[in-house]
Amino acid sequence: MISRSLGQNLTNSIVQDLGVAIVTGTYSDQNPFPVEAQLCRQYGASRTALREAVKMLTAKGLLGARPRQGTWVQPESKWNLLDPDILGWLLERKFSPALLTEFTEVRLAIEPLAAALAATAAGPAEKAAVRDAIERMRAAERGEDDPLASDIAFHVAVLRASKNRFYAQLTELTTSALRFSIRTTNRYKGVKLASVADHKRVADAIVAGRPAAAAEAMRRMIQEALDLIVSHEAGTPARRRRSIARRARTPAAA
Amino acid sequence: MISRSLGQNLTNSIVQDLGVAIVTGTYSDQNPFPVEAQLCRQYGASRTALREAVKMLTAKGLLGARPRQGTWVQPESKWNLLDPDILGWLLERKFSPALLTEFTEVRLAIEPLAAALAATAAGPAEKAAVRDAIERMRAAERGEDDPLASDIAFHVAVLRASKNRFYAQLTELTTSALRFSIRTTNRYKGVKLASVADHKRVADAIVAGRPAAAAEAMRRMIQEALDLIVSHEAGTPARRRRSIARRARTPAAA
DNA sequence: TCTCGTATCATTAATATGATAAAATCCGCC
DNA sequence: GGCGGATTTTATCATATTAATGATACGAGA
Repeated sequence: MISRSLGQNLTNSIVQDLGVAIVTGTYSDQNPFPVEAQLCRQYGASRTALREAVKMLTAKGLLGARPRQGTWVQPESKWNLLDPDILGWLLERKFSPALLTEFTEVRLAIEPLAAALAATAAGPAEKAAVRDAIERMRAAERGEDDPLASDIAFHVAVLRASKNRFYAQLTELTTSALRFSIRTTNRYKGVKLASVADHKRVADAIVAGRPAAAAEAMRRMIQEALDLIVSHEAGTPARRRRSIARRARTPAAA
Repeated sequence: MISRSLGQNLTNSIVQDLGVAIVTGTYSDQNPFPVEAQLCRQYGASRTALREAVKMLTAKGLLGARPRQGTWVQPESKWNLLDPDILGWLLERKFSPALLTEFTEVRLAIEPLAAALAATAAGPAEKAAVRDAIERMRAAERGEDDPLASDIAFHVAVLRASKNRFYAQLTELTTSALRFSIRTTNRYKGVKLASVADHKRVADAIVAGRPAAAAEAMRRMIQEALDLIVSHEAGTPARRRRSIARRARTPAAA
């Protein structure tokens, strides 16, 4: 049985539950993915509901199935990491500095260019949204709004303003990542909250239609966040390569 | 009925068929998505098979369903554009210069950084893969290998060499896009095939461990491809903004 | 006796069918 | 105009049949 209040319907609840179990590494050679009938018993659900859940996870690349062979967890390389559900499950249920680092590298690639595109492509409405987000951040500084929510609103506004549909897809992912990233970095000592001044520099450049300035300001902000994450990956094997990766960006913009 | 030989099993065939129909805009207010029973008749399939197909499309964000309300096509903003299936359906079945442009903008953001990361993070095996791809491109120049396949192999090798799992996810997407992009650009007059020299510059920088050079060389290549696409978007409303977008990148690297 | 191919069988997902439940809208009644 | 049942449609359940696939046993030939 499963607490069905979570998502909404039974199938979705099973999807959530199995999805989390899979990405957190519950199943392996020692503990192979159960066969259909077994899962039905486990969840107290009918085969219909269960199979539909399995199909949804299959569509996201997490599972595979064949007669006589049963259902199995696909190798991680086949997972749709950019699926909002999967990334959410990973970030929320299986903390890994490496994953956060890698996703931030995605943001480091995308968001500066998004800011540049926004500076040329954004209409009045989109620019207003960016400005509004800055206002919210200011309000948050005065304790009149939520700092996290306003920070997220800013990045989402920029991504949307880029008018690139793929970038816009990252809003949900970025929301997850930011929400989680902040929660993590807040545990680090000496971390100040997002600086309104830094964000405003991006916003001003976008509104003024200065793509290069917008890109560079955004790049610096995210690079800073990435450095912060990397600097706390202490002891992780990946550390050295990350700090080199950082250096790699600098000359291209110098 | 549906020709089942396509994918493999009935459910997958229905997924493909419905998926293509949806992304190509078959359904609208005038032609709403049919109800379950109707689709069953249409495909001559059981409700089980059909419902599982619908669930898979729901998992990709294409469909939504509720009792008494039926099944409907979600607004495009909810589609998982980064799902390999969906992007494939879009690029192959619904050509749109705008979409190709937007995806190339994603590549323009990601691949240079991927090249930079590869220059510092790639191991011997990954570097060898990059070199091998260059060799294949050379062979293709002599007519001894497939130009398209070797070009794809190069970009895939770099993405993998970056050791960033999200970048690696783009391999399948890039494969689709390249395969399609080439097919398209080959129709343009005066288009030369991918230059081995340009690609080799990237490869050399990666092998030599020079991230900035790798990034810059890659950026130029993709920018060139983007320019090519944009320059042939003649008459499209998006044209002006794209050419500005191109300009936007230049100062950041100047 | 060994080897190879073939037939049989067992397991498991795939598909089909029909019935019941729950949700949401619509319609008519008060 | 609000309330309650009727209706439509998906959601879930239960059971049966089919198909795919791997394992095993069998048998023919060398």
